[in-house]
Amino acid sequence: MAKKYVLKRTGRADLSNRSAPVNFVIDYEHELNRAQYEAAIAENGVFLLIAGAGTGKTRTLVYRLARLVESGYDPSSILLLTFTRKAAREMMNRAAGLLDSRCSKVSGGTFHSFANLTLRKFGSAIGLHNGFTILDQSDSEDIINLIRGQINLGDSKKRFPKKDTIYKSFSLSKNTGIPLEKIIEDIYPHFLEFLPDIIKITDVFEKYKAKNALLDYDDLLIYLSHFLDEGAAVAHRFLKGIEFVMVDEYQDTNKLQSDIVRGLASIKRNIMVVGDDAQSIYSFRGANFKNIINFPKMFPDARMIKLEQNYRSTQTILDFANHIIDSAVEKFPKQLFTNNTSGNLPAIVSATNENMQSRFIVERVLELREEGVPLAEIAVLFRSSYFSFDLEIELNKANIPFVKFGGMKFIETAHVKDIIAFLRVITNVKDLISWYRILLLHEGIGPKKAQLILEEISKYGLTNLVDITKPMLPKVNSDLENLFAFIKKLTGKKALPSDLSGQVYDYYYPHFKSTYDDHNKRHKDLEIFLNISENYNDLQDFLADLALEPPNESVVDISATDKEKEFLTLSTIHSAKGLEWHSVFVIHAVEGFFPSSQSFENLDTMEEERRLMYVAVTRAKQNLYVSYPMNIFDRYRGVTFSKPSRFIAGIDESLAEEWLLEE
DNA sequence: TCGAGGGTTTTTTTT
DNA sequence: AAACCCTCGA
Repeated sequence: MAKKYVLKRTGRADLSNRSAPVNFVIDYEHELNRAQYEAAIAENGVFLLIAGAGTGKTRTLVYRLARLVESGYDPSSILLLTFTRKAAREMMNRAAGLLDSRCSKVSGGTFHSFANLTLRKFGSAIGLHNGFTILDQSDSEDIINLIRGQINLGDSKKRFPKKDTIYKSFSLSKNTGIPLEKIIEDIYPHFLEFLPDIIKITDVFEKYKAKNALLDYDDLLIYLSHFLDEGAAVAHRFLKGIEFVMVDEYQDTNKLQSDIVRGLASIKRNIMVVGDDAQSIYSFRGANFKNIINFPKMFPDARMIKLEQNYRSTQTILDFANHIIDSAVEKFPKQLFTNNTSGNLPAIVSATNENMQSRFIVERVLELREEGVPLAEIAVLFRSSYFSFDLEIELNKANIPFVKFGGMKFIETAHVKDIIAFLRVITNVKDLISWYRILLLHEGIGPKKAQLILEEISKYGLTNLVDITKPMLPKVNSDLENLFAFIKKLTGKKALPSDLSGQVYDYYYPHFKSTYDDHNKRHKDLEIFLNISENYNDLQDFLADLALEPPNESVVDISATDKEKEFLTLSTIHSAKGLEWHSVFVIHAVEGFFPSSQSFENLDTMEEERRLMYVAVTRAKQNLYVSYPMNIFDRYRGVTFSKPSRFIAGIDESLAEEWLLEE
C-alpha cells in the first residue's frame, strides 16, 4: 500500500502537552483501526475502553504504552495492572519489540503483586512491618482450623462449616464490602445458626494475623487501599510518581480493587481501564461486572471508547459465540463482527463416553498437526481441572507433549508446603502456622503438644526453647533439640535461597520419607523446588513469589516441557483468559459439569457459566470443537446417561455442525 | 495424647 | 483421590 502523508495527525500530536512536537517512530494511525487509534493516543484523562473478545485489546494497550514512552514519559511512571504477571510481562515485551527496551521498564503486575511491592517499601507509613509473610489460601484455612480447635465451640450435634467455607465467606465479605452476616444468609443459610461462632473465629483470625505480621491475599489489597487513602505524605509522594494507570480485565475487579483504582487515580487522574462485561467470570472472588458499567459513575468525566471489530476468529465462530451470549438474561449490547468470512462451522461432537472423547481429541490433534497446525496453536479447555484426567492419560499414551494450566498447583502439595514452612520460619520466627506444620512432622508430636510448644515460641521466640520444653516433653526431646538447633542455625544468616532450601531438604528428607507412603512419586517435586530456588537471590522475594505467582507445573507436565518446546495446552477456562489458539477444543459440555451443578440454584451463577462458555469459544481463531460424552461417570450414581450442556443443545444447523463419533 | 485404621464424603473457577 | 471423621490400642 502506498504511504500516505496525513496532515491531520501532526495536528493531533500537538494536542498533547509536550512542549516540542514529537516525531513518532511508529505509524500509529495506520497500524490501528479508528477506535484503537483513539485509545492508543489518549494521554491525560479518564478512559473506559470496552473491548469485546478478540478486538485487539492487548494490541491497543501495547501501542498506547509505546506511544506514551515515545512521547517522553518516564516508563517507570506508567503502571500497568493486569490479571496475571505473565500478561503484564507479555505486554511489556511486545511494546519493547514495537519500540525499544525502554518499554520493559514500565511498572506492572497483578493487584496483589503491586500491593506486595508497594507495602514492602512504604507499609511502615501505616504501621505495617515490612517483613510480613504472605499467606496463601490454604495457609489461611489452616489457621482457621487451628483457631476452630482452640476456642471451644460448644459440641453442637450439627455439622459445623468447614474451614474453606468459613474462609471463603469471610474473604468474599472483605472483597465486596458486604457484611459477613449477609453473605452467610445468602450463600450458606443452613449455617446461619453458627454465625456468632464464625464471627468469633474471624475476629481471632484478624488479631492473629496482625500480631504475627501475616497478610493474606485480601489483606494485601486492604492495606494497599488503606495506604493510598491514609498514608498521608508518603502516599502522596508515591502517587505523584505514577503518571498513568492502566487496568486490564476490569470486568473482573471487585469492590476492593476498584477502591484501589480510585486511590491510584486520586492525584494525576490519568487512568484507562479496559474490559468486556460479557467476559466476567470471577464473581466467586467478589468480582462484579457491573463495576465496569459503574465506572463512569465513579469518574463522571470518563470517556468511553468501544472496540467491536474482531480480528481473531472466523465469522462462523463469532456467530456461534454471539448465539451463546444472546440468550443471556442480562444483555450485553454488542455484536462482534469480522472481515474474516471464511471458515468451518464449529463442531458439536458427541462421544459415547469420556474415553472416546479423549481419543477423539488425540486423533484430531494429530490430524491438525499433519495439516501444519503447530501444537502450540492448539488448546483443550475445560470448566474444572479434573475433567482432563482421562485425556492426560491418552495424551501420554500417544506421546503428545502437553502442559496443563490451572487446577491443583505444585505449591499446594503437602510436601512442598512442608519445605516452604521451614523457609518461612527462618524469615519470620513468629510464623506459628508454619511451626505447627513442622512440629507435626515429628514423631510423637500431635496437635496438643504442638500447641504447647507454639505458646512458648510466641512468648519467648527461640531463646531457651529447649530448656523450657525439656521437662514438658521428655520422650521427643532429642528430636526437638535437633529441630531447634537447626532452625537457629539458619535464622538471620545471609544465605542464598537455594543454599537454605538445600539444607532444609537435608533435614526434612527423613521426615518426608516416613510421612508419605508415596514419597517416590513426590520426590521429584522437591527437586523441582530446589531448581526454582536457584532463580532467586533473596529469600523474602522467593517466598512472596511462591504465594503470588506460583509455578503451575507439577511433576507430570515438567517432563514434557523439558524435552519439547512445542506442546499442547490443557487449561481451565479461567486460566485461558485473554489467550487465543488456532484450534480449540472445549470438553465435557454436559449438564451438571458445564454448567456445573453447583450453579443450578442461582440465576447469577448460571449466567456466569454462560459467560464462561462464551469466553471458552471466543479463544478459537479457526477451528472450534465442543464435545460431550453421552455416558458419564457420576460419583453418586455410577455411569449415567447425560444431557448435553444447555448452552449448545439444540443449536441451529446454520451455526454448528453435529458430529457423532463411531468406533 | 498420639497415631493408625477404617469409613464416609466430597469436588469449580484464582490472587 | 484426598480430606475429614470416628474409634481404639498404646
